[in-house]
Amino acid sequence: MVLFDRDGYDATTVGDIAAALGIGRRTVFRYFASKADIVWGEFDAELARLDRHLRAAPDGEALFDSLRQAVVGTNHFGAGELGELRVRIRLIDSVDALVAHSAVRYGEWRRVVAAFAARRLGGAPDDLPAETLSRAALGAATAAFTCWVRRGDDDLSDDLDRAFDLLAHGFATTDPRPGRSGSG
Amino acid sequence: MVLFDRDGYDATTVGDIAAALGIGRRTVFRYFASKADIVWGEFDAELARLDRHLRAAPDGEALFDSLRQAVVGTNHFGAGELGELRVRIRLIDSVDALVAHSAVRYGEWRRVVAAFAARRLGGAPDDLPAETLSRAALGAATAAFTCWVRRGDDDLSDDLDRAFDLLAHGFATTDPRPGRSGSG
DNA sequence: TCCATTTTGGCATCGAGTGTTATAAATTGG
DNA sequence: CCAATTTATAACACTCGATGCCAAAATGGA
Repeated sequence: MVLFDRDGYDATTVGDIAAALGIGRRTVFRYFASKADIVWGEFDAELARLDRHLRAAPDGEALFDSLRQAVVGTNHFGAGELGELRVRIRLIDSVDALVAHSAVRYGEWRRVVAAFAARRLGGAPDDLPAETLSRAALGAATAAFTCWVRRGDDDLSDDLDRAFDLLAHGFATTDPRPGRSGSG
Repeated sequence: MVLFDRDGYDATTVGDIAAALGIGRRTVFRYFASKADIVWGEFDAELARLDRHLRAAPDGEALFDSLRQAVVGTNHFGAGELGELRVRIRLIDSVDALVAHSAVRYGEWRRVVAAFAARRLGGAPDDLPAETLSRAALGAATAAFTCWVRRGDDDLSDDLDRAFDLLAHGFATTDPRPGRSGSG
């Protein structure tokens, strides 16, 4: 939304938006479940795409490779969408109300990933392995998005790949002092 | 809060709480910044403890070992506190309003961890490595808490350790088919 | 054109959160 | 022990997001 970007999210009331669109305030809440969801756009569709990617992944492929490819694959955006995406993400992780709401949306994302992990690992989606994997993957993805937005014009896929690499190799070896491997 | 547990978070208004405490509604908001913060208790103090742990970690210790020990170390609770803690965590990740608010609080947690990672890794706290590590660590910690609450009476430290192990070793090897290591 | 169905949006209400302000309580000073 | 000052309390009014209710407007047939 242009108004959010220009005047700030908190300063823009739902009434303002309704007025700008020439519709009733009440009608805004018919199209969007909440003020925050205006910023999130068609996240449901993206979730469905992620789910489709994960279900389509070849069974022989390693779990984490499938996941990374699904996440990177569902986040290819055309040049025309990038500007809007930047505004959205910047809002989502700078405005408190949106940071808060994001947890609910990201929870849906995690459920899709956890369900996939459970199918592959054999356990339940809410067992520790699937739960940890989905949450860590979410962390990697959001880290990539955040960093991408912060520094001007790099490649989003690149950041996603680098973040997922960190997860793939494990943090026991993430250390400036080479040679150590986590048995101190 | 006992009222939240008994009547539900949403069904309990701040007015109800004020009445139950025999104080004014406005006064509740002097003690707590928001309704959600009533559930979070003295999270600031826990953050400070985490920060102290991380700053006290020996410099020779591997980054991830320090982190795990700080997280596990700041989450040892006496038997008397466990019941209350369970209620809080169950509320925090089942009630939407609290899930939402948790993102803001967890953001503060992440900043502490990212600052530590940046000190060790040499980069900035908002560079991709520190950002990814802090978010993944948060994911592991919350996964452990969630699983611990879900299944009755296991050891929390145990769950934390298992979740951090998953992160430490990396997810490339997290696969039911042994022998694969993520190059497929 | 008339009727039925859906969409819209006005109105009222609830609850969280905040600024203002009067009052009660505690503290300080004489 | 009382007066003056400061601080904690809470009543009041208000904003804004969100929701229920219902009447008016648009849509779509027959």
